Amino acid sequence: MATEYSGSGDPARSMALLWRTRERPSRKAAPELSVDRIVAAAIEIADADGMAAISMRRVAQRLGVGTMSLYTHVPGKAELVDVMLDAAYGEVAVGEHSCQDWRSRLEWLARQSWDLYHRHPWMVQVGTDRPVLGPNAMARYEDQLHALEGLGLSGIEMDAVVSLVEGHVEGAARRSLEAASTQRRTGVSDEQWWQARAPFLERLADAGRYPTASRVGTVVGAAFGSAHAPEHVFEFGLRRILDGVAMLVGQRCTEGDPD
Amino acid sequence: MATEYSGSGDPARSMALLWRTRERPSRKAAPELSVDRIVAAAIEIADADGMAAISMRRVAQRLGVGTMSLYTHVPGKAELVDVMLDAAYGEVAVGEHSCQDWRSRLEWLARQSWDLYHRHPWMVQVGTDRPVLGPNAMARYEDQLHALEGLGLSGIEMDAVVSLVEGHVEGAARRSLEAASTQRRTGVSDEQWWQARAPFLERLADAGRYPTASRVGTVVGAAFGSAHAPEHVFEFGLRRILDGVAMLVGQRCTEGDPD
DNA sequence: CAGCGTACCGTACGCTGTACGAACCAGTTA
DNA sequence: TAACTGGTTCGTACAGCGTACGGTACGCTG
Repeated sequence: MATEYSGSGDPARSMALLWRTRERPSRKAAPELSVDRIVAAAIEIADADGMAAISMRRVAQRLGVGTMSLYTHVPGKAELVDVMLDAAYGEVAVGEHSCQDWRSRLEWLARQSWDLYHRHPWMVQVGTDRPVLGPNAMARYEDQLHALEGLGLSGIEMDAVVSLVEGHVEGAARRSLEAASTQRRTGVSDEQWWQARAPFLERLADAGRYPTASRVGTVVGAAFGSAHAPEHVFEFGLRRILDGVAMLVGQRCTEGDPD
Repeated sequence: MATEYSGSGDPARSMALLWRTRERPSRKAAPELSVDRIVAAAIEIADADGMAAISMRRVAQRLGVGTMSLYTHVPGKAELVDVMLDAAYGEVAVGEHSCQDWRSRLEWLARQSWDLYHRHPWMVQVGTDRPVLGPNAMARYEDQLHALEGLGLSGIEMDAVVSLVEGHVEGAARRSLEAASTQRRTGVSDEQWWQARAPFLERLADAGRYPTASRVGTVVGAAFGSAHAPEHVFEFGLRRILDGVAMLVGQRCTEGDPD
């Protein structure tokens, strides 16, 4: 029922945590708890039961450890979520796309994110207050920018394109995952859910208030029966976006070379 | 610290709430509480202090009423959030764009949403489990589809374009608002925040791990000083997307006329 | 051995959403 | 008039949350 925010708290502490630059590696030989173990446990819980299931008590329980022990290694829940995110970003391979054209590179990266979000649905449920700026998130950003180099785009344009594509992936993934998760959680299929609402909608649609929506809604609803529709919506949007970027790149190529 | 989900709970009850189709108009002449009064109070709180500040106790307090009285009119917090969203969507004017070309219409709608999200920043903090399907949300959807009619796009394509544009607006608005809100909340400007992290980043960038990112990051960071950068990112992405959609529309226009 | 810093954790506080049942009260029926 | 009905209001209570605080146990350094 509740998602977490990220990015509040002392910046230095937060960065030290993300980059694992703790001053001393501990006196004790083997401190049985560690940031990595905590994060791993939290991710397991989130993978299984969603972001709403993440609580300090629950994470501690899974580790067989007192709740407050977590606070020795992690300043608080918000920071834990930050590290969870960065750890997840660390799963995607980096620098594996250098030998193709920019469009294939961007597509590859977008599909990588799409897959990542589907592997860890909780990632699109966090409302970040700030970009996470951990090592893996930065490596990915670096990778994304790298895919756009040599096209004559300015730095600002490169950043804007990356965030445009990444934003699309996140949005499409969110819709895709929401449909799937609610279906699982409530045991109600998309079709059934829609049918349950249909009486209301039809009564109002008959009154002619939403002619286009009811026509399109019916078509889309029918198409959603065929399981993979969200993926098609993702691919469709990606194609449109890359077409638009291609137009910009074409423009820039015939110009001089800024920045 | 916590966002709410929406769309859980009995469908019929939920729809009845959104559409205000209560069976009996009450025995008592003037029941001092009502869904509208509750929603209005909740929106006031969310506008002022963000989604995290919304709690049943707080809403009740603002209305000078016992906490549990709310539950007479609203099944629970999730449903309240649904109605808040639909009420907010009701703020945007509908059907005011019919006399222009499709591109201007989509731009107008996108900017309308952009403004709406900036008027009610909490809207982009809700993780909806399902589309809200209230009267105002549907009217808006109808409006958006209507803007795309007569271009030869299929129903599925129209839906995909709408969700592509709307997804971009939401994502861009989220980034814009996050920057602004954290700035306000922590009293730390974007520049200052970046500077606080700079020592860490520079140490790592000097090691040459993120050459592109640090170059671009510097440029973007500098540009963010000029206040309205998020708006430019929004406009940039919108232009690219509409360029891409235009290519599709061009294709379809030279073809036959599918549904 | 003493001293100290760290890891661990039990308890407690103030917050959350909401289930339950009591109290009240207007209008309907006997 | 009296009893009943069904809707509104709300006090209390419970389970769960994040985490501040203080205490304990232990290994390393002096």
